[in-house]
Amino acid sequence: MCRRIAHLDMDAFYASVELLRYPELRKLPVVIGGRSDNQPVVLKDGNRHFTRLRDYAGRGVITTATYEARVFGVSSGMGLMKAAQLAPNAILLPADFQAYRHYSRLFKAAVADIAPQIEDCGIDEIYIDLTTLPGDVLAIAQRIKQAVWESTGLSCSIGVAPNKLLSKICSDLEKPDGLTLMGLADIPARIWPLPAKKINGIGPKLNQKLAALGITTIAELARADAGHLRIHFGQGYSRWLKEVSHGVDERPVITNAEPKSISRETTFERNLHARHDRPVLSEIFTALCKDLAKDLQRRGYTARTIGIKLRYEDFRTITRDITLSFPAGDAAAIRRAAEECLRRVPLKRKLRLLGVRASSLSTSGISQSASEMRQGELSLLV
DNA sequence: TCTGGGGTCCTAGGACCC
DNA sequence: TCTGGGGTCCTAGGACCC
Repeated sequence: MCRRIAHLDMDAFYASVELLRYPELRKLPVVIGGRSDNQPVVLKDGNRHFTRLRDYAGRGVITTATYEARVFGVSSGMGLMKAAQLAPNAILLPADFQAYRHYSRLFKAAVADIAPQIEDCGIDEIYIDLTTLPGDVLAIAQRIKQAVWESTGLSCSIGVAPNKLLSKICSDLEKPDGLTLMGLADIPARIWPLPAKKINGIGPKLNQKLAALGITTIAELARADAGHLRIHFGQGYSRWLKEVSHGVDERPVITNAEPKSISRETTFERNLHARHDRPVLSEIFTALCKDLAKDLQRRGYTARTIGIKLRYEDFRTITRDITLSFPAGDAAAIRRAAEECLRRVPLKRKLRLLGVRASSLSTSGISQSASEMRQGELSLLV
């Protein structure tokens, strides 16, 4: 039986939420990112003064850019200092995750009213299984778009296809405010001409390896010799490449996923030395542990494995973790375990990032109500 | 002027047990 | 003294995604 899977992606989500708050920025290039101290300032005449990209100095990357800003060549993940060269006059706003989570809950609740089989994949996108829903798919997808708009004032793009792989590609084809339906028969015309990196799972590294073999489009991947791929990518990987190039993907829509790990990390404003900057480093370390413990407790989890993450000034990243005989939940226990990990790490070079991670999670029992709630409302929570 | 913060999944080696 | 597989757990790193 052919499934009907929708992928819904909010259009430039963070930036669009900001535009609800600051309508005067509509049609202007706006990027979200950087530290939270560059909030707009309200002037005496009641107008707001916004930070321009060219006025920003420091670390940070773009999390989202409006389509007007993307015209200048800036995109998510790009360093702000580099982006400032491309679009110096773009408006820069700090991220406000509380607001984004609020709108995330709103749009997911609106979708769930129409189609309850939802897989959460982050704050601004979901998969929806429409297979068992009666009625015309196009009409259902239009209703969903309308409901998202009415509940949030935000637009989204939806792709509907026989599986997650294709619906994900599909939702991107007519962005923003797109609605794209596709069947297996459309693969040669609509999927094969696309670059291989459009496939969810083919990132920069794999893409480069493929390019070195002369494979840049999905069509070329579909045509590639299976034995040749196996030599370069191994049995499992090459089989997966062949499958996705033909639009094959059997992954189910997961409606009740539990978290595998919870973490906190921070990049310092300037690089810090383990000995020389010990007091400030120690303070940050404690704060991360406390923050992590609070999150674990709020969500009703304890962790049997605690780990740390260090990034040196040369961007080399290492991790260490330790598995305890009893689950930990409070800040002190987390900090003790994390300190244990820290002892196994070379600290001669300066650091730019420190992180703490909890994994091997189990529901703590103390917050049983929280875990019961999760069963019912998971898809609505971010 | 380089490169955020939150995740998931996979691989691979070693320990340990049967 | 050498010889097995199979399974699970732990640890570290890396690719990838939003």
